Amino acid sequence: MPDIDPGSLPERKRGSGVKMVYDLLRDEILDLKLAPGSPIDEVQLAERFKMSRTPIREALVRLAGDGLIETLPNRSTMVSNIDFLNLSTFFDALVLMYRVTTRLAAQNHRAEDLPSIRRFHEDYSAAIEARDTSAMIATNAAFHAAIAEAGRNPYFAGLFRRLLDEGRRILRLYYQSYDEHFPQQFVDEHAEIIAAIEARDLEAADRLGKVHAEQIVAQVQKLFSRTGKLDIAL
Amino acid sequence: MPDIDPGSLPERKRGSGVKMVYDLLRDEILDLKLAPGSPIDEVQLAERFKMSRTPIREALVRLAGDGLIETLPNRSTMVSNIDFLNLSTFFDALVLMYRVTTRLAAQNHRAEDLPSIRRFHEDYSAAIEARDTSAMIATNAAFHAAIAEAGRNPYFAGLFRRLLDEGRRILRLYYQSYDEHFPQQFVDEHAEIIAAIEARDLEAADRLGKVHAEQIVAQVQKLFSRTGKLDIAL
DNA sequence: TGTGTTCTATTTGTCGACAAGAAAAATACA
DNA sequence: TGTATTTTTCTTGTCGACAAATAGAACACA
Repeated sequence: MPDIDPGSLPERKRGSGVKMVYDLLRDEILDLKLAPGSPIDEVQLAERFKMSRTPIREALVRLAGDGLIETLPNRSTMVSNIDFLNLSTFFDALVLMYRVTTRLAAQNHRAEDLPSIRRFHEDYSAAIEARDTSAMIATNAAFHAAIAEAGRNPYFAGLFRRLLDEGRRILRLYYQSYDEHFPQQFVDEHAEIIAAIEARDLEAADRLGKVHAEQIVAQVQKLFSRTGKLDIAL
Repeated sequence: MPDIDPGSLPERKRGSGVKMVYDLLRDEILDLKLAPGSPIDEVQLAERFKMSRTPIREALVRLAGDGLIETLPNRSTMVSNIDFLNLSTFFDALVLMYRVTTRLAAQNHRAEDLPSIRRFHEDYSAAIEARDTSAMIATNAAFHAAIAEAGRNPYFAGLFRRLLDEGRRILRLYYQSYDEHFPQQFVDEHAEIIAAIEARDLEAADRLGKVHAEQIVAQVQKLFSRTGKLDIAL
C-alpha cells in the first residue's frame, strides 16, 4: 500500500490527529480507494499515522457513526458494503432531498451563499473538462451540499450530505466502467438550478431538482441493469 | 447526584460497557434529567460506572455524533442546547418525515410489522392513563419509529429517529408546564393512522401523518408563544 | 479420512498513567 | 485599586501495556 505520509512531521497539534485520520479514511472510502468489504486494521493504521491506537479508534467510531464502516464485536472491522438490493430506497431519499433542499435554497438563501455555489459549479465544470473523475464526483457533491446549506435546514442538509456521500461511492462504480461518457448535460442543469434559486422561484427549483435527480437515478439504474449490477461490485 | 449503580456487579461483559453508558446517557439527555448545557465530566462518569475513561470516551464520541452533546477542543463537553431560534426548521423536517414514513409504511409494511406498532400504540395509551409523562413521550416516539421501520427506508427512518429524539426533549418542556393536559386526541389519531397503514391507503396515510404532525407542532408553538419560549428553557 | 477438541495466535476492548492546554488563582507592578 | 503576568489546577488527549474473545491451526480419535 502506498504510504501517504501526511507531512512526515513528528510534530502534530494535540487534537488534530483524529480529524486527519477521519477525513483521510473518509475520502479513501468514498473514492473507493478502500473497497467495500475490505478489512480495517487498527494497528496498521496506528503505524501508518505514527500515533497510538486510541485516536485511530476514535476516528473509526465516528466513521461507524456515519455508516461508512461496520465493526463486528471483538472481531474485524471493515468498510461498509454498498447495498445494491436496496438501491431504490436510496434513490427515493435522494430524489426527495434534491427537491427539498433546492426548494429551500430558493426560499431561504442569502446573497452571500451564491458565490460559493457558483464556485463549486465552476469546479465541477472544470473537473469534467479535465476528465478528472474523482474531482467530478466530489465537486458535484459539494455543489449540492452548498445548495443544501443555503436552504438553512440542518436536518435536511445532514441527511442530504449523507446521501451524497453514499452517492459518491455509487457514482464511482458508474464512472469506472464508462470513462468515456461525461455528463455535460449536468452542467447545464446545474446552471438552471442556480438561476431558479437566485430568482427565488420555489416551484421551478423544486421541479428542476426533481428532474435533475431523476436524470441521475435513471442513468445509474440503466447502467446497473445493463451490467447485471454485481459484476462491478463483487 | 443519585447514583444509579447499574447492577452493582463488578462482572460486566467485555463489549457491553460503552453501550450501557451510551444508552443511559442518551435517555437521561432526552428525558432532560441532564439539562441542556450541563457539563459532562469524564472522570466523574468513569467513577460512577466503575470503568476506565476509555469506554466512557467512546460513548461520548457516539453521543456527539448524534448531536446530543458538544465538545469544545481541550475544554469541557456539555449537553447540547435546544435551538429555539431555529425551531421552524425542526418542525419542517418533522412534518415531512411524519408524512413520508407513514406513507411508506402504508406502501411497504408487512403483516409482521403491525403487532409491534399496535403494541407501542397500547403502551402509549397506557402511559397516558397512568399520567407517566416520560413513558408517554418515549412510547409516542417508539410508535412512530416503528412505523418508519415498517416503511423500510433506512435513510428516512434514520432522520426521523433523530428528529423524534430531539422532539422528546422539546415535548419534555411542553409537559413539564402543563401536566394536567393529556392528549387523548393523539391516541385516536394514532388509531386512524394504523388503520390507514393496514388498508394500504397511501393518500390517507400521508394526509393523516401530515395532520397529526401539524397538530403537535401547533400545540407546541402555541405553548411557546404563550410562555415566551425561553423562561422554561433557561 | 472425517470429526470433534485443544492449543495458539491475532485482534480487540480496557486500563492506569502521563503530558499538553486552557481556565482560574495567585502574584507582581503601576 | 486596577491591570498584566506568572503559577497553579483541572480536564482532556494520547500513550503503551495487558487481558478477553475469537478464528484458525494443531491435534486426538474413530
